[in-house]
This record gives sequence, structure tokens and C-alpha cells, in this order.
Amino acid sequence: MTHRITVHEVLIAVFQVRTFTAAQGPELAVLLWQRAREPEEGSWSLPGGVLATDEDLSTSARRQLAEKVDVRTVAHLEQLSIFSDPDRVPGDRRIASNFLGLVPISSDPTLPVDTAWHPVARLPATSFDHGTVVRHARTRLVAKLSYTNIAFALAPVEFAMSTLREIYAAALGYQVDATNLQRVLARRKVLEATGRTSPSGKAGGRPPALYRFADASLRVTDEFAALRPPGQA
Amino acid sequence: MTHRITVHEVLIAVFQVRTFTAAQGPELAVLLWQRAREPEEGSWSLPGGVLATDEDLSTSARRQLAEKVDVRTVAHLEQLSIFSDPDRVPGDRRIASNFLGLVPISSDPTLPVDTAWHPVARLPATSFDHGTVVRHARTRLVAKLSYTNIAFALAPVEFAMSTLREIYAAALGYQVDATNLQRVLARRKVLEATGRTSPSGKAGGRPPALYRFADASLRVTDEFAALRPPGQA
DNA sequence: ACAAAAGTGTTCGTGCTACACCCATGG
DNA sequence: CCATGGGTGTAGCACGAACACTTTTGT
Repeated sequence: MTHRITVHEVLIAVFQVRTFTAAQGPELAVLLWQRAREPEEGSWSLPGGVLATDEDLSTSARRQLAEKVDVRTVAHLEQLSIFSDPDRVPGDRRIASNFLGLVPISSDPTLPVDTAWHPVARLPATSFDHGTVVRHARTRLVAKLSYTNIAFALAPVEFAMSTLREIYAAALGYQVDATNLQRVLARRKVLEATGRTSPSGKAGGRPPALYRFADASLRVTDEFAALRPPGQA
Repeated sequence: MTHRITVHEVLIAVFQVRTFTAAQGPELAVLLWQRAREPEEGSWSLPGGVLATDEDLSTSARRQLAEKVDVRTVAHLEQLSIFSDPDRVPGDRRIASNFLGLVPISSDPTLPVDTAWHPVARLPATSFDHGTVVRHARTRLVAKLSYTNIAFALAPVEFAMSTLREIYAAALGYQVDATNLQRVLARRKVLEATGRTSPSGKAGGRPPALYRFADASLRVTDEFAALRPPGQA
């Protein structure tokens, strides 16, 4: 155990809201690729790989991700925690920096043959600790949906509130009310009305107004739950 | 630049609420040591050092910290972000995992001669990017004070609300109302009354009731600011 | 006209702040 | 008995959840 090598790797949990079964409606999905060789042949892994000498973590994440998906479709990428257990993988010691990546519902990038989207609620057998990493990333995403504008990276450029409601419901894992969603996001100035409407669907119904996100980068919108600075009641 | 070595280091921002000038009252302080040799001789650095082969990050943080302060006084230690810019320090590439450590106001550990507490509001010249690291850790601490019980690691075992108020005010950087502080923390079941009181001070006054924190480890107390799961209004 | 989908309004509860007022002690 | 500090009560506001009601479209 003495002259063991330590390498630093990056693992990216890329999420997108996708429809798998028409009955169930859209679900949160994660991008995985299937290992063709040992170790853990056949199991599903997160995109990622070893950090190069002269790149920082997010540069590396983008480079590794490019092998599996067109990175231009990744609307948001941020570093989460680190998995540093010396025995988390066999062989050389690998310290993993875990990233969260988000792809808007409107894009459908072409994938390599070994790569596919999987619903996070029904993960296949995953490699090493990657299942834990995915669940952790999902937990962080759910939390951030409640106090940031992070949904901008899951939504199309313009959208009806009913679409946004479906996106939130899929990502959170429970139903949300489109009315209240609209009001919460409007109050925080996360959402803007475009002033335009979309044609109504085949079953009729009032044509929905179109909205867009005010910002295209992460913003904390509810900084202090309690103990605010004086005068900011 | 090709055969450059990459090492992984740990940096710990240890905070404590301390009184420097009687006029100003208690302030948030950070533990720093002064470099005796190049590079950056004379500047002040965070405790830390290179990760060993068979330890995980928090084990390493504890080990590095032991060189500067009695680790038994560190009531809370957690990993924050990572600083991975290839050129953040000269020489070998160093990836830094940034930790937050907290020491209760009631302990006053003995320190090596090169080590001292500095008010975060008046930092001396710091080494490399350590000033940025300190400010980042402070920002995280402030945020966590508003939605977790993290103050347990800054407070004594038992305390009057006025003491806790001073601790929060010092850590947050602005005044808080002891009455409301008590109510917010009580509602969240963060605080418990001991049922006992402390003798009143030299100027008289009603003797304060003593409280303690219900938990001695980090707990999130305000998970969803908005978009709660249905039925949890 | 009617169904379907979107949008508006209203009620209710809760959490937080601010501040006035009451209580217990030492000198 | 009064200054000092601690504790309690209360009013007001802002936010969010739930849900009924109205509006706008297609058939």
C-alpha cells in the first residue's frame, strides 16, 4: 500500500427531463455508458475520467463530457462534492470530483452506441460508487430547485407554464401547482413573460402565454430563510 | 509544463468568535500561520498540507490541523469547494480541497508561535489564494447559519441567549435580535432549555436562562424555502 | 354549446421581524 | 427603589399552498 499512486478524476452526472413511457409522463434521466471491459464489465458508468496536468476541474469535466455528448447542449455545469475514500475503486487510488450537468428538455443530442439515458428512479447496475454519486447529485438538484433559478438549464428557451410544471415535477419527483410555481418564480424575478402565446394543443384549450428565464446562469434567489440582515424583512 | 506533478492538498479555514478589542465586541476570527521561508515568506497561510496516500480528505484535514491546534477543540469540520486552477500556486500543481472548521467560543487552545487568530474583517497579507479561500468559507458559514444548526460548533455547551446573540452577530457580521433568534431556533427544535439559570452580571439584571443545542452534529433545519412536497405546507 | 386548457382571485396558515411591555435581580 | 438586563406578548407583513372560479380557445 505504500507506493500507491493517487489520481484525480472527474465524474459528471448529466441530467435531462425525458419521456420514457407515455403513461408515466416525463422523468428525470441521467446519462450513463456501459463498460465493455473489466473491471465491472457490463455495468453502467458516469461520464468522466482523469484530470490532465494543466486543466482545472471544470475544463476537465467539459473535455471528458465531450466524449459522450455534445457539450454545447449542456446548459449548466457545476462542481458538487468530492468522493475521497481511498478504496472507492480497486487499483490506483482515485479521488473523484463530482459534477452536476444539466441539458434542456428541448435538445436531443446524438449519443455513442455505448451511451444512453436512464431514468434516475430505475437505475441499472452501476459501476463502483456511481449509483451513490448519481443519487447525491439528484439530491443537490432538488434542493437547488427550491432556492435558485437552476431550472433555466432544464427548460427550453421559451415555454408555457404547463411545460415548466412538468419539468419541475419530473426533477423534484412530486407534483407541483403551475399557478404557484408561476407566482414564486415571478416574485423572485426568475421568470419573464415574453408577451407572446403558443397555439393551443390538438384538444383545444386556451393558448398558453410563453415565458422565459431572466438569467442564463445560476443565481441564488432565496438567500436567507431566516436571520436576514436588519431592514430586509 | 509536460511532466509536471499534481498533488492534492487540504486547506482548513478554522473559525472562532473572539474578542480583540473591548470596544468592538466579539468578532469572527480565522486561524493562520506565518510562513518563515520562501515562497511568500512572512505572509499568512491557512493550516493544511498534502493529502497522504491512504487517508480520505477529512482524515487528512484532521491530521494537518493537528500541527497547529488541538483538534479536540474543533467541534465541526466539513468539506466545502475545491480550488483547482493549475496556476493557483507556483511550482508543482496543487489542487486544494477547502474545509470549514469551527471552534467554540469557550475554548482557547494553545497555539504554536507562528500561529495566531486574525479577525476576518481585517486579514493580514495572505499567501497565494488563501485570502479568497477564507472569504469563501466565511460566505458558506453565513449561509449555513440561516438554514442549519451549525452554530452548535461556535457556542459553549450551555449559554444565555445574549451570548448566543453575540456569537451570531459576530459570525454573520450584523446585529440580530435575541428574542427572535430564540424563537426561530426553538421552532426548529435546534435549541433546548436546560431549566437552569446563570447568576446575573455585576451590573445586576435578571439572571438569564441557560440553553443548549439539541444536536452536536450538523442538521439542515429549513430544507425547502419553496416548492415543498404536497401536504407539507 | 361544451370540453379542455390556461390564467386569476381568494382564503388560509405560517414564519419572521420589530418593538412595546413586563419580570427578576443587584446595588 | 431604580437601573440593568432578560423574557413575553403582539401586531404586521410577506410568502407559499390550496383550490374555486373565470377566460380563451377548438370541435
